[in-house]
Amino acid sequence: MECHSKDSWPKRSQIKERNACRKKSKPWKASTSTGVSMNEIVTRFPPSPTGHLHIGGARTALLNWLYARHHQGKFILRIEDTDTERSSREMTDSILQAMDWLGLHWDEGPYFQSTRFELYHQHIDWLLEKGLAYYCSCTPDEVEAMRQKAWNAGEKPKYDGSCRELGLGPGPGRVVRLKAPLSGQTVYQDLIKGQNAVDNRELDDFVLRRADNTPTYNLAVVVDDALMGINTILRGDDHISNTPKQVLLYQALQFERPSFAHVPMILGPDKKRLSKRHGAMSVLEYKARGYLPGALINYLVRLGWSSGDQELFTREELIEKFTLNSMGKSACVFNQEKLDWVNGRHLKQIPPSDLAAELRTRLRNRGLPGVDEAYAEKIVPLLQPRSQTLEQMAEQAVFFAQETEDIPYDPEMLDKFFTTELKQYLRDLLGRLERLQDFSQAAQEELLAEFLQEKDIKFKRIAQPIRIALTGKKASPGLFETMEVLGRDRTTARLRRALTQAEGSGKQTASAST
RNA sequence: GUCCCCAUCGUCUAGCCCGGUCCAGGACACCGGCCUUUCACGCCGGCGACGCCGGUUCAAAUCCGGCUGGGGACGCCA
Repeated sequence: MECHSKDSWPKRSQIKERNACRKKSKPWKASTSTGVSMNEIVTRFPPSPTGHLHIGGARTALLNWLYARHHQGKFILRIEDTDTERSSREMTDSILQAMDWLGLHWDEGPYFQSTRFELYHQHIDWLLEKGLAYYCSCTPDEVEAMRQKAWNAGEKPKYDGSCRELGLGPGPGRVVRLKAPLSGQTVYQDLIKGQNAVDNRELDDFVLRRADNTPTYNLAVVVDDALMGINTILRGDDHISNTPKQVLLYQALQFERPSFAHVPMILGPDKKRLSKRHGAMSVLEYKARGYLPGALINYLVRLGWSSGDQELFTREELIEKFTLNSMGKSACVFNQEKLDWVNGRHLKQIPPSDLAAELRTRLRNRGLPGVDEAYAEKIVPLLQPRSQTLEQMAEQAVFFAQETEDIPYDPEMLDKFFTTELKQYLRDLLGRLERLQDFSQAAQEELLAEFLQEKDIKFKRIAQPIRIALTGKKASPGLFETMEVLGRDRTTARLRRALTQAEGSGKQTASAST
């Protein structure tokens, strides 16, 4: 407790001052922390650094961010690393990196729970002092037996309260449990699901402090959320059954209760909770695969949320339109195809100059370094309509980047398209292209039209052979735009080489067919 | 097993709160067509859903109940 005064415990009334004090001594982000209004919405995203930021977590973060932004509130990032065994610095970095890439910038934090243990202990001690919590000496095995017993009796598995009235003091192997109410109901209002009430008999005296002297999740979240002034807890509905416990803690600690909003979860195609089994679920993996942050956000927000019939949104539109009223209640299935489509649509909207660097990097990763900025910028617009991801774009840009002698020609294709007659045409055309003054699309088209008329053939006949010569593939962007971007040198060199290759491999077939 | 949450096309959803305008609208995917130098893009069209049973009502996707189905939680994980 950085700024805590010596006298131990915290009257609730001191909390405001404590917060004020924190702000002074730790100006995480001084600019936004000032001039805060009383009703300001404060949300948070509390990832546990035990893995990469995955799709599900990203959506939770996104929703919290959007909600805060929409209401001009504050979005706090808190790293829940109380599980020192499974938490790691690498994962923390990875999560921050993913958040940053998605553009989900936080106003405060990141706070680390591992640096706040003393705070949690003060609150636990206070509960102990007030008789709202107690020491328990039951071993994990004994508790397990109690659960088993309850299960067998057709009841909800829970701790039976053996130590509740024993008045035990601290000791090795002892945990601290909350003295939860034995009857009545715990009721709370959910911004999305409406009112929820749970019979207190369903709840048990859950652990607040473990035998190893570390605080548990439920205790730490409540203390942090309350002290950080978080007033809107927006999270996955897998937390619904935790909520009554936390409400109990808010009450016991005399904290003001926040609003809860439980959003439906994202399911895999098998309708099971999203997990590693479902493939690449890490946000950074999507980045690597060529998805755009704006598109991912667009897709993610549409999972459970909608605004009329609109499918595509800019970041600004989302901030403007996002409300919890239009949030659905039921779980939804993650659909890769739709994401691809959304990504494709976003991709087409981006100015080519913004994509050029990305394309160059991805080409370089494929061992094709020979594409400069200007060339890349010309390639991009040809590929934008044909790509759903940046990787697809790079994939299709390969022939632009390859050296002429590296363009692979499939002998079968050469045989099929480079007949003797066609070769004659192509040789003729090659000469004309070499002499063409202005190597622009328009000039090429004009030249071609003349040529076709002269030879009295249809464009269809020579289009595919040319395409194969230039790209090595049977699918590519339009011929003229491709030639213009490739430039005269590459275009003519490739035609020449294809002709030569066809001479070698296609000979027999060509002569045989004549 | 117990508790909680949820329920419109294969998927994401609009409509449901404030019953009639819904023989249910949009999007992805799929199928067909148009455009066309290939592949895409784009455009047009098609396929396709109110889980079931009761109740309330002149009238129910919309309100109520039950059932079924799906999901989640039941940790000294978060």
